[in-house]
Amino acid sequence: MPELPEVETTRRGVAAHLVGKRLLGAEVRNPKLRQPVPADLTARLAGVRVRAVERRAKYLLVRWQEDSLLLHLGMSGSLRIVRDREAPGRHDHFDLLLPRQLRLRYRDPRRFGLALLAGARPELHPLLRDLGPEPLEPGFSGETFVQAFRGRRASVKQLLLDGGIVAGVGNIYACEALFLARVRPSTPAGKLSAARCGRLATAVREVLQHAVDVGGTTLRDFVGAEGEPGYFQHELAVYGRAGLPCRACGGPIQVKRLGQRSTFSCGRCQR
DNA sequence: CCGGACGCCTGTCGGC
DNA sequence: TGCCGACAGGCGTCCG
Repeated sequence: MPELPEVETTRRGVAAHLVGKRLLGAEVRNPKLRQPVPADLTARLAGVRVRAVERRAKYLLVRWQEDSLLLHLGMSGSLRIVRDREAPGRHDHFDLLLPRQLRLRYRDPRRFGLALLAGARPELHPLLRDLGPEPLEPGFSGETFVQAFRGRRASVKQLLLDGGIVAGVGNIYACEALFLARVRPSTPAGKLSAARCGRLATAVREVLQHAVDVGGTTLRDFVGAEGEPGYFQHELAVYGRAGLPCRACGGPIQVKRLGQRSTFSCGRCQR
């Protein structure tokens, strides 16, 4: 579910309620996520003052002086600010307790997500250590792709999904960026010219920035921290549009499997 | 090192 | 109506 724009939308909504506040603890109802939620989560969180809520790739980091909480939303996760009295649903696995009878509620039906304590320097955590550059930060450019794609025979689509090359791009935005850049998803990455790498980097940045600006993509269940849906689904050019006319040339949008993921593209616009 | 397949888990949808 | 398979926004692991 959540890719960079959805996680960033969540981060902004969550940060407004957490930064500078003291946490009162946690209530864990089901610790079974990708890895078990730490059994001592309440003890570790109680009384700490949150300094920042950051995002790295699709991870969220709640940071305080001595430690940090690393959160991932998996395929189906969301975080919402709710009132104490609001009853949790079947898939609301834990809450962080906030002042003023508020809670940060973690929901994840498929439980592919994650909540781990990651220390005072979470950037050194194994899950974060080897990530590629943030596409919306300086330090990411066509040169990133030129170097990462060199000698690689895998498709450019598959490498776009590799967080070690560029952070935060998932299936939706990989398809959309390739369309914007007019690059065929199945092209072996190593065969892309520097010019096309440049176009692709620009497209990645543009599509992600635009999606952040409109609150992400809501296909079925994504909502931001205040429960609001995103709007980027109305602007998808190819993702989920198999058989529909390309918005640029009118030709049919195709869907193929590439690395076990559905890949949408326009056979005429993308070469 | 690289690329491909698989599994984790629940929900939904389409076809029969 | 019910059943069954395919598929879904991610990602770590295993194998050749």
